[in-house]
Parts: sequence; structure tokens; C-alpha cells
Amino acid sequence: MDNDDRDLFSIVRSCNATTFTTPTTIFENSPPPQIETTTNNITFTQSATPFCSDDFTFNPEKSPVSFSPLKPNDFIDLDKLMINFNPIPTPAITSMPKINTTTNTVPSPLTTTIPTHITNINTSVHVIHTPTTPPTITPIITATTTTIITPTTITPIRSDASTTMTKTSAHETNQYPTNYNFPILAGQQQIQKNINNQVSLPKPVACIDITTAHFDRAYNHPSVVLFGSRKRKHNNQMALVCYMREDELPKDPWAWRKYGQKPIKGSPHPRSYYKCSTWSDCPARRKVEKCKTQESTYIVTYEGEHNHAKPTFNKNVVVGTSQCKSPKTGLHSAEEIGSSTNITKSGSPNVVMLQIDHPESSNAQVLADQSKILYPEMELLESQLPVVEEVGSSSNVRNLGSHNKMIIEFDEPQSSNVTGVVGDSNLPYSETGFIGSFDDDDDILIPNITAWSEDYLMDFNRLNGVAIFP
DNA sequence: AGCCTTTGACCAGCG
DNA sequence: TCGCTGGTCAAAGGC
Repeated sequence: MDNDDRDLFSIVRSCNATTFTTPTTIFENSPPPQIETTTNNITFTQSATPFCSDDFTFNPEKSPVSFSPLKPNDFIDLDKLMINFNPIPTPAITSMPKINTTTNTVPSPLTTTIPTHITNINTSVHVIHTPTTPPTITPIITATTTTIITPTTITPIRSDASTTMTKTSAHETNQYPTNYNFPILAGQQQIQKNINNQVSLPKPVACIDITTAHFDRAYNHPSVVLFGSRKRKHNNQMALVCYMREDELPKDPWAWRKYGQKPIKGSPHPRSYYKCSTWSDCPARRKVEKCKTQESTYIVTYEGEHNHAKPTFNKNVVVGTSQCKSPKTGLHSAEEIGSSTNITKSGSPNVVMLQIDHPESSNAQVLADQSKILYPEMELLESQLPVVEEVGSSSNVRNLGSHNKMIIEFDEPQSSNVTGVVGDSNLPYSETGFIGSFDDDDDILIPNITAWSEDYLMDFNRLNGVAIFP
């Protein structure tokens, strides 16, 4: 593998390796016993079995703490998602908790030791960005109680949803609980040392329960990414979607030839279609469009796999600075911006990796291999990556037979013309909510729930008097 | 000359 | 069946 191949493959592989490790089929089978922790009326639910599929139930409506609404710039930061969320102030960790199956109780404080089979302990620290304005509400610290409950209201994944859920109102589009399933994140953050070389019992954000009200807000937010259109079903291949700020658009080592441009419904910006120009039979495709809500953000979609080596000379870099300016309009095309040599990286990490089952295989390595040539970036460090998502077609999304995936799944609202204000943007939801259209009921939505939880994390730091979430 | 973009037409999927 | 939408084709022209 040469340097040029240090691209998406490494990204996907690292994502797979670090996140797709722990079976988390909590929605497919009978859920394991849960530990429910209540602090200041905030209820956290997590698995009672350490080092297994923890989940975290987050109910904003029960919180005494106001949280910031999502903002247009709130892309999903991987490092934010990979936070440890342990609402239980963890004292000295000395022994594995023994769960009394008869009484359904667990010793408190919750303690544990490092299982012998755990050899790769993550010692890194995931920094949580500190909001400049602390929460204005100061909750009163109350006792933390720990009990074990057997969850009975876990929402099944969508494959079972048709038999258990019904829509009763066009307006209340999310009549039933919606699970934001982040098993890959749970897998990543199972074990983590603290500064005393002790291992805490992390509670990664594996499942977040969003109520109807928050669903609507999340659904109609620009950070909610929609993909998986049912259009062109025959084009059943993996795609990679990169969200890049203008100053983060990478130099593309591949040569592309624009073969089409189409206006996209609901977006003032057209979408440009590119083919690989190195070889006429190369199936690789690229789509570039400007984000309709953020002029400085481009949505670059890579589809298909190059079946040849990268060109030694990137014609795009040259062409992009000369020929890509429209002779008629004099405007820069997305291609030019994307390949221009004067683009530099801001270094801001905005990375989200998703894996959706491939129709032929649920093997993560297959996906990684398929993706390794898709991403053209060859110079960025992982910490400098733009927002990246790996997506599948709608049929892939339906085939959720493997736990090796990150699933965020709920049903689309009936109405798409909800308006309101998103944060400080003063943009109507209907104009800022999506990248894509509302038309396809198989679409997957990725809300930035991390922005919601940030205040909670900070609040827990204050509540506990220590920086549990540094 | 070669490769590119532009752009209208055409095609395919879907409701 | 038809209209809408997104994806692709191919001719024309630019660099």
C-alpha cells in the first residue's frame, strides 16, 4: 500500500476495527437486564452486563437542563460520538460487579476489573468541546440510585416495526419511540483507562431514545443527513458521502470528467456528475453539489470503485484551475473548487463513519475493501478528515441482519413543510432540514444528537464536581 | 488533438 | 398511465 492508498481504506478500516467489534443486537433479541440510573430526573439506562452491549437512553424531555438546539454547523463529530457516558460517579474500580439475578440488584458503586481477555485498552482521551456558555439552569444534586430493570419497551428495529408500530397521525410523525442505535460506538469505547490506570465502565452512546417533539426538531435540521434514495435501485452499490467545507475540499488524485449537471429539487445549487476519466470503463462516479444550507459546504458523493491505479498526474488539478470555469458564466464549478490546488485543510475533525450492510455480505472487511479506493484524499491525517459517511442503498438499509453496522433508523414525517427556527440560524426547518428529499420512505436520517448531549455532559461534570467528561 | 465542460434530450424509478 | 425527479448520454464548443 503506497501513500496514496492511505485514504478511505484506512479510515473505514480504523472505523471498523474500533467500532464494529462488539455484538450489539439489543434490538433484535430479548434485551439483557438493564441498569437504570436516575440523577436529577434524568434517567440513564445501560446494560447490567459490563463490556457488552451497553445502551444509553436519553430523554431530553425529562431533563431539567436546557440543551442547545442543533445548529447548521453541527455535523456529527466522531470524537464527540465516541464519548464515554458514565453518569455514575465511578470510585475506585476494583472488582467485577456481581449481579444478583434473584433480586435483580447490583452492588453500588458499580465496580469492575479488566477482563483477562481484554488486551487492547484504549488510553486515549476523547475531548469534549466545552461550550462557551454554561447551562443557565443549576440543577440540585440529588441522590443517584442504581437499580436493575428489565427493559420491556425497547423498540424493535425497523424490520419488525411494521408489526408493532402504527402511524396514527400525519402530524405526529414519530408516534413511537425511536432508537438511535450506535452499536459501533459502543464497541469502540468498551474499555478505557483513567489517569490512575484504572478501567472505568464506560457507557457509550449506544441507544438514544428520542421523543416525538425532539424527533421533529431533529428531523428538520440541517445536520440530519438523508441518504439511501430508492431511485435507481439497480445501482446497488456502496457510496461514500463527504461533507466538506470549502476550505476542506481535498485535492483529488483521480481524474474526473464531468458528464452531467442537474438541478436538484429543493436546492438552489445544481448537482454535477463526474466519471473517472482515466479509463473509459471505470465505474467510479462522483457527484458534487453545494450544500443548500451552507454555501461553504460541498457534498461530494463517490460511487463505484476504480478498477485501475491512480493516475500519476492529476489532470484535475490543472484543469480545475483553468478549464472548469464556465466560459459562459465565468463561475467556478464545484469541480474546480474541489480540485483547486489552493485548497488547504482546516484540520477540524468532522468524521462520521457509517456502515450499512452490503447486499452480498455483511462482512465489514468487504466494505472496507470496497471503499478503499473511493476516497480520494491521500494527504489528510485522520484528525483532519472532512465529514465522511459511508452509505448504502435503500435495499441495503433494509437488510439489517448484521450487528456490524451503525443504524440510525426512524420513519419519516408525513409533512415536510414544518417551519421554525434552528438555533441562531433563523432558517426555516423546511429549508435547512435535509440533504436530499422527503420522498423516499427508506431514507436514513442521521441527526446530530451529540450536540444535544454536550450540555448534559458538562452538566454532569458540574454535578459530580469532577471532569468525568474532560 | 485531446480532454474538458456545457446543456438539452433521453431514460429509469417511483408515486 | 402519467408526471416528477434524478441519472446518463452525446453533440457542441472551449481551452
